[in-house]
Amino acid sequence: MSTQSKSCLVEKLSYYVDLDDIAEKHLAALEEHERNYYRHQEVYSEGDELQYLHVVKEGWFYSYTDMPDGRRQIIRVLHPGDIIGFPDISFEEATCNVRASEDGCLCPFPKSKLDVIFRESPKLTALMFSIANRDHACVIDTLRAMGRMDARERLSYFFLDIIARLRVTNKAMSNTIRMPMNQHEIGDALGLTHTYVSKTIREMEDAGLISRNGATLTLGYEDKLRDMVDFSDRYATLDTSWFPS
Amino acid sequence: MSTQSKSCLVEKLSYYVDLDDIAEKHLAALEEHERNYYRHQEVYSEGDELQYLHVVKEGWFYSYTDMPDGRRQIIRVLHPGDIIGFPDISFEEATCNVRASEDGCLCPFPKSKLDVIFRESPKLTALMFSIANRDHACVIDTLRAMGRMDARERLSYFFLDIIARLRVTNKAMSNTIRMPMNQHEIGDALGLTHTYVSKTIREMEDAGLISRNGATLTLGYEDKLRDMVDFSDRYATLDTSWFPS
DNA sequence: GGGCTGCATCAATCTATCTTGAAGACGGCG
DNA sequence: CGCCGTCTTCAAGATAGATTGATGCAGCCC
Repeated sequence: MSTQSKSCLVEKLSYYVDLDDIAEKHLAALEEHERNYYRHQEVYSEGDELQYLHVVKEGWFYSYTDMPDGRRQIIRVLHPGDIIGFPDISFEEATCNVRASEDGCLCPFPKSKLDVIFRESPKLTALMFSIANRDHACVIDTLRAMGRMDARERLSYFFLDIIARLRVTNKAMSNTIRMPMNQHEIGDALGLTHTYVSKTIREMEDAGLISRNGATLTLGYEDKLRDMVDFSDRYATLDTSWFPS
Repeated sequence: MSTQSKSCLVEKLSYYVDLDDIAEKHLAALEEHERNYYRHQEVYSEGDELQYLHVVKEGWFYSYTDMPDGRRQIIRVLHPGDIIGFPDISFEEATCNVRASEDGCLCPFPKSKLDVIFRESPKLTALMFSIANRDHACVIDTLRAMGRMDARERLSYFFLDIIARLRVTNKAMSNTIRMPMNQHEIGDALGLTHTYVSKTIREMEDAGLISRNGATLTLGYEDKLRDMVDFSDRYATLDTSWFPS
């Protein structure tokens, strides 16, 4: 149980808004149960009857969809403190698969716990609403990348996005990240083949834009990369001005 | 004012759940004001300070983003009864542009009207939450199409999506739709060039998959097209089982 | 009627990315 | 230590889709 130290969820949300005791109590209820997953383990699959959302407690996960012929699209990488499943909430069945990118831990909670929040805490409701729609905006950014960017730009966007997300809970973070996804997975996230990911990353490294050290990746000129893809940080701030008090 | 006949918004939402008088009153408040737009007119632009959402009252609109070098990505086509702006709600500034695809009419309402709904109607809150996240799931479907489908599949997906949406308010609709977007816009929605859209549509027509008549488009073998892209209808049903009563 | 503009179409060329196959690098494990 | 699976890299050839520029058609305005 996660009572001794603050949970990642509370940490992440309190970055945006002050959480009172009642709100923290509601959030703690979302993390009552937990379950461990090992690298590449499936959490749930498209078409599964699904009445749960999940809070990521530890490790990286990702959501993805498959096409009948085996093509795969990774939709979103999920980090500790993220909530998994908002886009699925409108349906009885899961619309995508979720898998552990590395060993990790999730806290499942039923949709009906949101109902309690909706009835008892308008402020937390507004926050949940904002987080879900912020994630929506991030998927739109990915869509833009996939539709109109070439391979180098997509990779830059991908790395910038991840680093911006990790900074929410670790403001002091440098421009070096641990990268627990292989090139096949990165390709599936960006609509590229793993061979082309390999080639492009190598070229970016040769150009001095990034450097690697094992599973660790460092962005060389973050400003230059940001300009290249016209990057907007969707994580640094949230408009809470209209929230109920 | 839209008091004599039911508004598109109410019509669309009551497709999913019974709306009581209080809910209808809240929804009517979202459509108090209205403004007309002509074809290709900009509603708002990326970076604009934006405290409003909009209900589409009449006509097709679309949201899109531009890259500095002129590349453009259309994110989503919006029809009467749709709510524009959920993905922007978390930010003070608009994250995308919105434009009229043809002459039409919008009803702007401030974010703070959601706040009222959050405080007074948990049921309508859950519905808004579901609609916003349903739209999120639809953008994910588009992402899948852009990442892993070829041109013909993307076009099939695009047409199937539109027809499924229109069926929510018009169940009797055949497989013929009016298509008020030109091929350049369709290309921007699907990450293709307008010349390639033209070529591919022509080939699909020659193959008997679709047929055209002016600005009207008919899907030949809807089942075949659905199989080709593994299509899921996100509009026909919504899971309301967990809603507060 | 004549000219303009927007739109769809066609064709020739070009290129980014895919496909396939094979070879290193690396770590884990018997 | 040596084997084996996973991951990355390299190379050669194939192709889907981009690019550019020209043509035709329709509606619209003068």
